[in-house]
Amino acid sequence: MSCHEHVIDQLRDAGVRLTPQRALVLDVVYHSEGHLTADEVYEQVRVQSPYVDLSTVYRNLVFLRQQGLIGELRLEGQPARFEAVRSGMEHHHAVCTACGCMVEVGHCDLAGLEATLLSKYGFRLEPIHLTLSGLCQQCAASA
Amino acid sequence: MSCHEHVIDQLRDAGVRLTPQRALVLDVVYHSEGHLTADEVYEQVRVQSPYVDLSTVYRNLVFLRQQGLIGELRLEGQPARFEAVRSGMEHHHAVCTACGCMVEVGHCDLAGLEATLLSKYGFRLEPIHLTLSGLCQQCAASA
DNA sequence: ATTGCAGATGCAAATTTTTGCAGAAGCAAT
DNA sequence: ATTGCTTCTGCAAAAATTTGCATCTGCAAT
Ligand SMILES: [Mn+2]
Ligand SMILES: [Mn+2]
Ligand SMILES: [Zn+2]
Ligand SMILES: [Zn+2]
Repeated sequence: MSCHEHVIDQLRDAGVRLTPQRALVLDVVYHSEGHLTADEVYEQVRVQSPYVDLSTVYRNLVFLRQQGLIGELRLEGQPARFEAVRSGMEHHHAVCTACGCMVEVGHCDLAGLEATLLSKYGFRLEPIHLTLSGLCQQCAASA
Repeated sequence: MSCHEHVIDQLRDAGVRLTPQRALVLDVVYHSEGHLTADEVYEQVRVQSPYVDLSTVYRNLVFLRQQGLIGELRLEGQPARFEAVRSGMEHHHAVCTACGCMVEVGHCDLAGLEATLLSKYGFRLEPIHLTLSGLCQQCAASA
């Protein structure tokens, strides 16, 4: 629980309790490169703290997502996956429905949509992770 | 199973089998106004055909979503919901994280995003239902 | 009308995710 | 350091969703 102080500060500022379990879940997600399932997070957590329960991991993943600290990917036909939301690197994922490959899409690419939602519906889009579906360049070409 | 011939034609054109169970699931979703959970679809289906299994309903909901005939809403903290995709009325849902209210967002509002994805990443966005998160006008005002 | 077969179904079981609740623990105020 | 309030945790159970498999069926070709 040494790194990611800025993230932990963000939690404290939100008036939120920082339990060891919560810190561990955060730490596991932030120390991993990729996109972890709840179960993978759970296994990593248990290496350090074997009595943490899977439901606690789930609850904290939901919680941290609501706080905007982690993003959740919902890929077709597989369990949800989670990843760190690193300031300045916010992105969404566009998944090819043909080959399953994934393109990372900058949150800035949604600026236009954000503006449209605000002006047309008064709705303020939050930078919550989206999983988009479509065809990647190669699959579109070979079709 | 009398109406929605155009939808059924769309299935036939896709070279897909039209089983009574599939037709029923389609019918239930298309005859309902709103946004049904899998279980609600199941109950409606069973009124007409009591031996249809819940897993068949799930499989057909997934299937029909993949065919683009129904949309799936994933609202925070509740089971997935499904609705008809009516030609010319394609829309997404923007859900307020504060009050839970829902704004329907035309698919056309994503035209800009669609263009950006194509030019920047070569990715062809499919008109698959999205659930967006943010603040509605009232909640944003009172904050 | 019969046949063949890819794909769909029902059922049971597994997997994934959520929830209720009693006790535990963070943390702000003494 | 102690207290009190509130939120969080572990555990057990439920609910939601997916899967394996033997059998069945839509439907295209004969
Ligand atoms: Mn990513
Ligand atoms: Mn709708
Ligand atoms: Zn592809
Ligand atoms: Zn609202």
